[in-house]
Amino acid sequence: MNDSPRRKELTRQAAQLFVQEGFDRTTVRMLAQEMGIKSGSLFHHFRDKQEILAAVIEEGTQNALVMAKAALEACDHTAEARLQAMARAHLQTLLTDRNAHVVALYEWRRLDPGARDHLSHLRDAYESLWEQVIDEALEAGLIHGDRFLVSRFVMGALNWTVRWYDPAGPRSTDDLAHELVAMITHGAA
Amino acid sequence: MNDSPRRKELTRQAAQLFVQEGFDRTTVRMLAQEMGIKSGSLFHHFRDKQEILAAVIEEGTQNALVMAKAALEACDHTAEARLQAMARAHLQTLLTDRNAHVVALYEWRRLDPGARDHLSHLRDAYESLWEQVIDEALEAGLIHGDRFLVSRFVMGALNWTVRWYDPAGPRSTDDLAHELVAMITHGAA
DNA sequence: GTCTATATTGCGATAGAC
DNA sequence: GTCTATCGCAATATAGAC
Repeated sequence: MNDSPRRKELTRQAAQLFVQEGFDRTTVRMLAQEMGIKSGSLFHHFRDKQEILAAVIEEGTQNALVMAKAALEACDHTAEARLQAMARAHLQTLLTDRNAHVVALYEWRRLDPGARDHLSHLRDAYESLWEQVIDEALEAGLIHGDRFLVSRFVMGALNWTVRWYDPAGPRSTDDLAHELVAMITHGAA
Repeated sequence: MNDSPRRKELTRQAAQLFVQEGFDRTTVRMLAQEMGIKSGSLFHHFRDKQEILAAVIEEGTQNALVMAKAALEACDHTAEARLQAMARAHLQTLLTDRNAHVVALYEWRRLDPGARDHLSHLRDAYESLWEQVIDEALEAGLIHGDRFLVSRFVMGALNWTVRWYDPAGPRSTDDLAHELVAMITHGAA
C-alpha cells in the first residue's frame, strides 16, 4: 500500500501478536486493539489481513539481512569468527524483543502465493548469505560435509531455539551461538 | 473417549490433514470428508476438535517413542551407532508418510492446557531418551559441550528438516542422519 | 484517518430421526 | 453410527458519516 512510518509502527505491533498467538489465531479486532484503533480503521492502512502478514514478514527478513551483513562487517575475517557472527546475529533477530523474524520463519506457509513469490527473493538473499559463510568454513577445513545439508542443519538448530529458549534464563544468545559453533567445529578432538 | 480401531483410523486420517493444512486451517467439515462421513457424525467419535488434536499428538509421540526404542535395541552398542540410530528413527517418524509426529512437534501450542499437561509426560519420555543417548556420546568423548544445548540443537536440526526435505529428492533419511552425526562428531580433525 | 454499524460467510457444535 | 438440519457465534471486510 504505502510505506509511511505510521504503517511501520503498526506492522511492528502486528508482529508481536503474530509471534504470541500465531497468524491464524490473531483476529483483526485483536490487531486493532493493540494498535489503539477500531477494527474498521485497520483497513485504511492494509488492504486485508494477508497484507499485514506480508508486511511483517518483509520487515522481519529485511531486518535479519541487515543485521547479518552488519555483523559480518564488524567481525574478524576468520572463518570461525564469521560463522559465529552469523549465528549471533541470527539469534538476536530471532529471540530479542519478540521479533518479526520469527513470523517470517514460522508463518511463511500462511502467505498467499503472490506474496510468497515476491518475498522469496528476500529470503533467498538471506539464505545465500548463510551458505556463503558455510562455504568459507568448509574451505578453511573448519567443518566438513555437504554444503546444502550443513547450512540447513545449522539454521534448523538456530530456528528451533524459539521453542525452548528462555531469555530470562541463565544463557545469553551469545552463549548459544558460541556453543553451536563449538559443537560443529570441535566434534572429535 | 474410547480406544477402538475405528478411532485409530480416523485419527490417522486427521493427522494427514493437520500436517497439510495446520490445525487451525483444518475444519471439522474437511476432517469429516476425509473420513468419509458427515461433520455431525464426527462428534460421535470425538468430543470436540481439540480432542482430535490430542489424539493425533498422543499417537505421534507414542509412535516416535516406540520406534526410537526399537532402533536402539537393534543397533550396535557404540555411542556413535546409537546416536545414528536415534537420528534415523526420528527422521523416519517425522518424514515418512506425512506422520503424526510432525503434528506433535508443530501443533503442540494449540493443545489446551489440560491435554498439554496430560501429554507432556509422553513428550518428556521421548526427550529424555535423546538426552540419554547424547550423554553417552559425551562420556565417550564423541562430542563435546553442554548436554542440554547439544540435545536441543540436534533435535532442532532434525525437526527443521520438515521445512525443506523432499522425499522425492536424491537424499534418503538415512543419508541425513549420517551427515548430521558426522557434522557434530568430526568437526575439526 | 477514525468512527459506527453492518453485511456476509463459514466455523464448531448440537438435536433428534433413522 | 450416521444422517439432515440448524443454532449461535465470531470471523473478515465494507459503507458511509464525521
